[in-house]
Amino acid sequence: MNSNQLEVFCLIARVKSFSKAARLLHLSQPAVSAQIRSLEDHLGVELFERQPQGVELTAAGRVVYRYATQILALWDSMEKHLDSLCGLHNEELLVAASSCLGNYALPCAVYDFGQKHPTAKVRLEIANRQQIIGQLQDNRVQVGIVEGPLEELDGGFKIKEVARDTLVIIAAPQSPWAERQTISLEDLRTEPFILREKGSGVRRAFEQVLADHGLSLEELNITAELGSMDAVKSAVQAGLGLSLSTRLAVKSELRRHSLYALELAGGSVTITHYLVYRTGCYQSAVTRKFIQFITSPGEQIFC
Amino acid sequence: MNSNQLEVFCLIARVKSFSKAARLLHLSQPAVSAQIRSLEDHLGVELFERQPQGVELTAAGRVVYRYATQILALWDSMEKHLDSLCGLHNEELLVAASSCLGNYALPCAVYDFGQKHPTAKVRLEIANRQQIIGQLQDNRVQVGIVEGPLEELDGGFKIKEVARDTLVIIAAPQSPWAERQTISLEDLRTEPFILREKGSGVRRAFEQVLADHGLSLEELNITAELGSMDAVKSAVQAGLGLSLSTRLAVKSELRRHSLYALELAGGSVTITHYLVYRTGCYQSAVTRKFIQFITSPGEQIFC
DNA sequence: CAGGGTTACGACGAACGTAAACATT
DNA sequence: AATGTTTACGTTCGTCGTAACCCTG
Repeated sequence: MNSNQLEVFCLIARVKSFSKAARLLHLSQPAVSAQIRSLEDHLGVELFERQPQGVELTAAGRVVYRYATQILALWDSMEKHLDSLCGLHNEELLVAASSCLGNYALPCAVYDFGQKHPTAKVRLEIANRQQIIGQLQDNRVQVGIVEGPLEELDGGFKIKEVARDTLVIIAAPQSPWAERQTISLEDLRTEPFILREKGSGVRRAFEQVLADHGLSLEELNITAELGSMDAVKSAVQAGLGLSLSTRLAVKSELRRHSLYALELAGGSVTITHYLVYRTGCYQSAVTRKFIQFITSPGEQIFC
Repeated sequence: MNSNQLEVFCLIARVKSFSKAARLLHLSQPAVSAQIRSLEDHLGVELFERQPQGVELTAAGRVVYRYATQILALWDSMEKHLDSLCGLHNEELLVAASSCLGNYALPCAVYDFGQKHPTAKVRLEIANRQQIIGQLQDNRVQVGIVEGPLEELDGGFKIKEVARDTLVIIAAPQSPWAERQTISLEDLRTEPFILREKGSGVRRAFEQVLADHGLSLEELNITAELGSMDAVKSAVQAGLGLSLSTRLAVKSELRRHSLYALELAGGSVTITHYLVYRTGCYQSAVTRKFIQFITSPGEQIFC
């Protein structure tokens, strides 16, 4: 019934493991199990022999695999055909994203989109929150992805939530803070602190948190203001001080243990990312496709 | 993403109407609209030009139609292939159903099942509630469909709800009662009344209702006891009296206005139909397929 | 104990039917 | 009025992630 199930099935058939497929699909193991169980129920046959060290296709599974690849190929080919029909080529789409998502999560999504629609041209620009809002208002980009909330945008724009992230304080591995789980605003006041430039969404969210506790940036021990997230990361890794980020933007560093993340003691602070685009006026086919792609619940924009 | 949507789409493309397709699929119009909207969203194109007197395929729609037929054909062929693999042929399935569903709803489902699995042999027997329970216990049928509740069955049987229906009093079109919506038990006591034979599930449910109000069948003005629902219908249409049925069993007569249905004044009485089959022991492939077919939420057993 | 799989449960989104609205003949 | 489609809303079912559990090297 469902082509998603076929895709999951085919991937498992190739890698011979539910959990490997789950990682590749950015899904949990139980979700993958459920998909296969559902497919097996629909077809009325067992597809895999579950073995301790992995899974193996049954005879029925091999039959389904042959058909599934054909069906999926047809589906793909249909979408390609529709793209050419809609004139998806020769239209350029400009996406402006803030650095948190734009540098670390979106490139993957843009890559996936490019794979799906090879004739489409998408350009991704990284800018800070203020700049993106300006570009949207001036109609210089078709789609923006920024941190909320977005009161400053008047009508004529559609705003959709695409991701939630938490604000974290990042520290070098050799920092004494690396052992800790949380840090209080009080402790932050005395620590050497590195900031992003004004206009950054993370900085803005942090100022909001400070204000909620009757504090301001001036009361911190700011040792540097840097223009990009990468510069901030390097500075923190060099032991120049603590800084501020979203968990997503340092995901790979956390895995490599080249940075450590601390939650704020007062409770974790959520940053919501929104997709913003102009409504009412003409939207190119590429624009519509991209918006649909990013907001479709199945798609994972975080790789 | 979803092959159901493709089927709905293909049917609409052929009959050129959402509502006609909805009737053929036993779905509501809005449900069909929603399916197409969802498919259009997924593909990012309009599939139909909505016109006042119906709908017409767009250019994109014609492309999708060509692919959809191929995809659905592949899917069908895959299921056929799996059937032959499982040895679905040469196995016979005996289903025993009570007359309410067995005569008026299930034949359609059995027909659909036969279309889907041409090599499977299904035989449908109509019997009353008591007989079916006996046949299940003696293992003379694999699947039973009877009215609940089912306290008399011991363990070793799986019981699944398949349909809910309401008890109605049926009257001839020329009867004065045909104008009314409801009838009270008090009024029923004096009216000439026709009954099904003992052992019928409808009769049993009705006796339960009477008992709840401190009444019994003896206090009614019973003019005949007939052995089949069709005999009862004819007698009622001939004006011999009122009788008892489930709404489903007289669905087509209600549409043709050859019978009228009254609810009981005390509140409508629900009759739940259950699918029953033996667990633990061996189940043939046909049996499993049929159970899965009947209980799959998408399938409509009422035509 | 680690790796691979399932089950249990709560949350969110999809799909349905009913009812009402709107548009066209 | 009658037909055909959409919108709105409440219910039900499917899918996801988290957490816990079972089994094997």
